[in-house]
Amino acid sequence: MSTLFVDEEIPVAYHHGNLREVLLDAAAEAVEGEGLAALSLRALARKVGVSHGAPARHFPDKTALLTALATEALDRFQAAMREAGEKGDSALERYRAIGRCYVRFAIENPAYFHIVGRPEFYSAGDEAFSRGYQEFFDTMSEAAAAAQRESGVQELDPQAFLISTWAMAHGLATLWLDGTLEDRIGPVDIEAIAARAFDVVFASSQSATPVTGAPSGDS
Amino acid sequence: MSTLFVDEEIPVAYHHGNLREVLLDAAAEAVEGEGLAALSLRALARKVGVSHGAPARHFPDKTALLTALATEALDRFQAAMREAGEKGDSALERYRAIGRCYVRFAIENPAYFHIVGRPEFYSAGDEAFSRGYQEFFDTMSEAAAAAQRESGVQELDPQAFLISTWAMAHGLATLWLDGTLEDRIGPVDIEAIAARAFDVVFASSQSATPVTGAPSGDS
DNA sequence: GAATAGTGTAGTCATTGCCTACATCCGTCT
DNA sequence: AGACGGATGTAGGCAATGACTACACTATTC
Repeated sequence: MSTLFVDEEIPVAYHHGNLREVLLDAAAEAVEGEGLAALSLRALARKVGVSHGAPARHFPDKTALLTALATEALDRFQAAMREAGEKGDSALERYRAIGRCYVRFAIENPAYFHIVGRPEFYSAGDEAFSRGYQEFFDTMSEAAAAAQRESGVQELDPQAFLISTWAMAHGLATLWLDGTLEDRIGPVDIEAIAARAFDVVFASSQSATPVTGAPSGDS
Repeated sequence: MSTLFVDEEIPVAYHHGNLREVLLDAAAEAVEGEGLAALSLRALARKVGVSHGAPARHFPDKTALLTALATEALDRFQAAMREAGEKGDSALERYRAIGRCYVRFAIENPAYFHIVGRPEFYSAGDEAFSRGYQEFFDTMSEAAAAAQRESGVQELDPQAFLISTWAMAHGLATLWLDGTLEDRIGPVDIEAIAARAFDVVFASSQSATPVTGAPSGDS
């Protein structure tokens, strides 16, 4: 009411339009900047320019927002891995590409990697999240099985093969994002080390392809 | 004053005596129970039976308390690894024992492993903490170098060898404590898988000792 | 154009970390 | 012994937060 020469050209829409998505993006940004522990719903609302109660219309509580963020993270992570796993002449090569992608995605999207690894902040039992994690896991799992079927690595049963390679990629990304590696060892080409580490794991069945340069770019 | 038949046999000393240590223990317990994110100084004070301001006498703020907790965690972690690294006929065997110990310690002391891996909650630059981390790192690093010197693993330069084995142990512990492995794969003998995974990494220079049973107990 | 569900606002409450003023205890010096 | 002072614990206050509630504005549908 009262259209009396209000000088706001832009009427600042009462309804935001796509607050939900904007909140998720802002949350990812904030997590990357100030860290997951410092994330505040009210600060998020201020950042986006809505009242402190507005987020509640889209997420019943903070945990729900973070669950949605974790789900989104997983979807993108999985998409990146699946794409990486399409290139390569052999199943082993494709699995290796997925491993490198795992580390690279984590480094390039620290907020996404962060949230997924901190189930105390979200509901890991959430249905959409679980479904996403299952797809994520299947992508890795199938590639691992194909690699092993094609070329051996007889020392490990399939489960142990998958878990140990997964763990190595996960550990590399984690220690890198911690700052632990840089603090203790100094600057390190983490992707090169990852590539070489995978070679060693695979070397027990195949002759390790000696990595001379920095194979950090495979895309 | 007023010793008028107060029926408190235990006078509830005004001075607690060793509040600092009790707080750290209670914090570790709370982290293991409710998680690091849910830790509250006031709840901690209530649990221990002091006023909400008392912890401030020992830790200027929450971060300081968690830094102390992380430092304690690291000391114990390092002691466990050093002890594990004393047994074994060869340097390779001793390093393998350290790797198994890494995973075992994390599983048995989830709160300690948790806090160290979450530098957003404490001051990684703290002097005592840094010193502790350096010792922790040196313990691993020296054992890795000895193992490699003694028996090869030529495919990897020493840095990559250390980082990739460390990452595998770290990743196994992390994924296990996440609940990720159990959620996706079901019950798993994580220590057996760890032992076999380490064998594979070492297999490129040495013939892998085939692990038949569950080598989860090496102490 | 009125009903109705969806979305944003504004105010309240308990809890939290941190700060300050005060109380109590303990060791030390005389 | 007794006074003093530093160390340690208490009590109350403050701003910020997550969650809740009552209300306002908008869009859609009949």
